[in-house]
Amino acid sequence: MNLQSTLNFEIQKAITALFNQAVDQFQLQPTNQEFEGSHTLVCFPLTKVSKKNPEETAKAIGEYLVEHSELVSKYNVVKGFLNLVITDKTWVEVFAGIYSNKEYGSLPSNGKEMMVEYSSPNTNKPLHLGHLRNNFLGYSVAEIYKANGNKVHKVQIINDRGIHICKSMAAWKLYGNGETPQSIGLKGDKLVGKYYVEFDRNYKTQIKELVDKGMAEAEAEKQAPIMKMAVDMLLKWEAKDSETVQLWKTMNGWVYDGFDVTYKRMGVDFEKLYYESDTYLLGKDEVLRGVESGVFFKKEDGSVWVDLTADGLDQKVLLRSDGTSVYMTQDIGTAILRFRDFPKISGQVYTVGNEQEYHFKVLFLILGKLGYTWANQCFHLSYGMVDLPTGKMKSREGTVVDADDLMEEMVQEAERQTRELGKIEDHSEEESKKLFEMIGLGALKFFLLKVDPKKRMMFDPKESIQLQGFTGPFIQYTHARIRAIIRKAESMNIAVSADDFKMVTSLEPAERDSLHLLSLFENKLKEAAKDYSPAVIANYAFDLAKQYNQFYQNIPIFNESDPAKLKFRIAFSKAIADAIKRAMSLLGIQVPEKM
RNA sequence: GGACCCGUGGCUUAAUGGAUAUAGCAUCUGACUACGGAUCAGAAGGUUGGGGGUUCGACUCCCUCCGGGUCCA
Repeated sequence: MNLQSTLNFEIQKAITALFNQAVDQFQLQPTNQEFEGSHTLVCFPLTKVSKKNPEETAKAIGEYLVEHSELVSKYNVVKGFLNLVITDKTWVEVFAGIYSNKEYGSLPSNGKEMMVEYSSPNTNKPLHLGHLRNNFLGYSVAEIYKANGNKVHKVQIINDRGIHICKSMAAWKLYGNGETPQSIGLKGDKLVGKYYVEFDRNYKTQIKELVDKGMAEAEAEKQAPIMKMAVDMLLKWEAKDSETVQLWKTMNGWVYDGFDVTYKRMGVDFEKLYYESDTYLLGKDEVLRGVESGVFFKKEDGSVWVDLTADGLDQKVLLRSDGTSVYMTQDIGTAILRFRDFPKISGQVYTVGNEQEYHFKVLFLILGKLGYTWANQCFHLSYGMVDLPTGKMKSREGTVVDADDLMEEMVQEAERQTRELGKIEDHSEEESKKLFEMIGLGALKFFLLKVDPKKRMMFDPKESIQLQGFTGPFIQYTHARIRAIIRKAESMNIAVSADDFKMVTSLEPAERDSLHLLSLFENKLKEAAKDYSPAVIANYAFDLAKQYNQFYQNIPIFNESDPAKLKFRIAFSKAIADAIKRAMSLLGIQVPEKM
């Protein structure tokens, strides 16, 4: 039985019976700690229907529910708030449903499909802290949508062409001496990134030399030999010059090998990869079609524009006067391509930093103008920058935090901490390694996901890995402790079946609170999907852990003499542990049996 | 010039227009015959950046100003 929907239904019935009028929307919210009850009906908005003041309205509904509903045992009214007390019998039934539902924490298929794009790096440098937030967010939102019953396609578009990679190529050609990832034992993405930096260094030197000789700075930036070489390479690449294309393929290949290692450790995956080199020419036809149909217009110089002033934005160029496209053009083409590749998707989510908010606003408006009805089902999952306690992270200032390095540091810190705790002596070396990985990555992911995505945030490595507080490791630790209790029950040969605890007729307050929390999983799933926010799930996982600690501390499980209650409490512990595990998996975080 | 995002106790953070604004860290006071106490119980800490407005009710919506960040031209 689903408590929320049943209760909604009963309230619906009560209102209809009392006031001869159906109300389709009303607010049911969790009751404040200080009052008795678990569910609270906000009665202020109902006064229009009831023709009574809020308190009388609440009283009437409460009276009716206690009399007519099996669910409600008591009620109290504070101002216009009707607090409902659910019977213990109902709670036990609710729990029986949760306990027997192996899929608890995921909703049945709704037949919908959607696409989530995330990661989408450039291939000229390694992934950094910002990418971590991006990847974890995208992955988690995809998992949350899956749990809501959607079929989800995870994709990314790799920006594998353009001047940036040509810079790395030029520098490698000049100074690389044939280095390969194998020859110097460096991860491929790191090697290519190294030459990107090398380019920049030499470029700056060359500019300075030219300026010293009396050239204007802007001119020097164009005339620096290494820049000319990179630009030349880009032109050659576009002309499909075989030597250039070969070098491009080789160096990108190194990067992909490196990225694969990073993605694997992050624990993220993709169903399909799109490459900008395949898509950068798309969209032109669409734009020209738009000119014909009159949604775009041509200026005298031949360039094509869209006028968005009616939408509160500016005019935006889509094709330059020489006929070449801009980013927007290829994004139009790529979006359409994806809906052709996956005809059943109803929309797509773009996980991209908030500096691109304007871009996506424009993109979605244009797609709508071109007549694509799915345009309003596209969502820019925008997120803010990640700062470190030491200061801003910007590559230009040289304080960029490498994703691989950070993950490694977190895992090492997890190892140090866990060994100190000294509860894993019986683990094999391999098990221990897995555990450190789980904790280190769990700390990182949880910290990056617990904050509202659109907020700029500060990542504090020290705080993130604390075993106490609002952290991943705290939840992992709680989970491990619950599992220890379940192991103990097993060793005592206490077997639990769903029928046993149906004989339980009364509950402790801490049990009711925990059951209430447990019953909210579906609501949280829907809320998280609606807001595209893993933070909802992170908060929920934390609440579950905290709630269990309270329960555990106040109710001695194995001292219970009533066998039905004992079994109920063990089953209940297991259900909480499973819910924690499930919630954490939606964040891409694993939880250990022991730690 | 135009647009968007953020501003909540010392720090980090929550709140579909609803009750005395949620938690965590740090600080202080209690509880260890503990089933994994890195836990639990409690205290202290706030004009939700300022000022107006809408509403029975505003952290939330509208206007304006201030501060931080970003984008477009």
